Amino acid sequence: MLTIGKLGSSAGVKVPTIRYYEQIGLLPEPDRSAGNQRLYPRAALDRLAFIRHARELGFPLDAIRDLLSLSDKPDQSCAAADIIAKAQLAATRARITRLRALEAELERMIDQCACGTISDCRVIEVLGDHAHCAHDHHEGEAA
Amino acid sequence: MLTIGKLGSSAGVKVPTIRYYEQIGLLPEPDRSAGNQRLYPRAALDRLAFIRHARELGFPLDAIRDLLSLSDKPDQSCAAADIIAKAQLAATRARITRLRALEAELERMIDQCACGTISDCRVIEVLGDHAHCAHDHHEGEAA
DNA sequence: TGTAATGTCTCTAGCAACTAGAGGTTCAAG
DNA sequence: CTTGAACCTCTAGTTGCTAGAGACATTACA
Repeated sequence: MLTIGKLGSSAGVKVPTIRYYEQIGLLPEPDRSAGNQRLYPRAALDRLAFIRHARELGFPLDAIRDLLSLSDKPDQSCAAADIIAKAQLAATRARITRLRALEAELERMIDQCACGTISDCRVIEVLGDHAHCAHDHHEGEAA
Repeated sequence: MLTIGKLGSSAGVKVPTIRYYEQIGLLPEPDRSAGNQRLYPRAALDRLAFIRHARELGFPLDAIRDLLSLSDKPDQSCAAADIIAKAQLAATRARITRLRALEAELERMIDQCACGTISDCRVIEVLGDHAHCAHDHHEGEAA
């Protein structure tokens, strides 16, 4: 059995994050020691590693919840898992496309900055006037 | 003079967002009508458009706050604005790099999924075992 | 056996950047 | 003059955690 600290360091997840996952129902409530400390079986490590890995791949917790419930039913079709993964891929690609447009515009803006005074600054000017943009970049990916 | 609704639709910013910007000190408190409604001068439109545009380019509000205070001092050097923009460019590029690695891994994962049952599902399997990854993708950009 | 240093517990509050809703007032049109 | 849209303030929710307070548990070492 693992304490929460061991579990966290083994899985590469911080202790408060584990408690948070428990709180939102992503991890089951573990048994407790005589002194009320959480004690995890080995299997919890797999589940937590799964979550961590999926998070690193950008899956939102809701999607991970779905994937976990799928992985608990090994005999069902994995079509649902495929759909979730594909949605995540599409979202990732959309984000990349958008970020590349932003990158191009930032580059343009910075290249044009002669670094004189604010009043001639292209950075400030471009930001102030959307008409300077080469691309459209409406609706917000943002940060 | 513009009402908050006119201002919002002209700048492409939602009304509650404008109030939020005021609350956090990004927009000055405007005068009010006899009936306590906000009335904005034309200049507020420029300022709000500036904010919106910078947000679209992924600048965090703190950076925008700095840029706005710079743009209020037209005689100073624009080196500071340049630094902020360059930091934003670097952050954008880092995010792109990371997302491309994620994209590649998601593609690989999905390609390998034969869409049988969950127990043979590569999506689930890859998520469960970090050792399957082609790349490292530690520390979290995530979604 | 004592004690000191971790580790753990619960709880609350905070971060970005908004968004949504309740419950009420004011304004513009017909 | 009434209806309906737009406005007001306030609180709370979103996502995915992180930080801190104050108290208890466990472990290591002397």
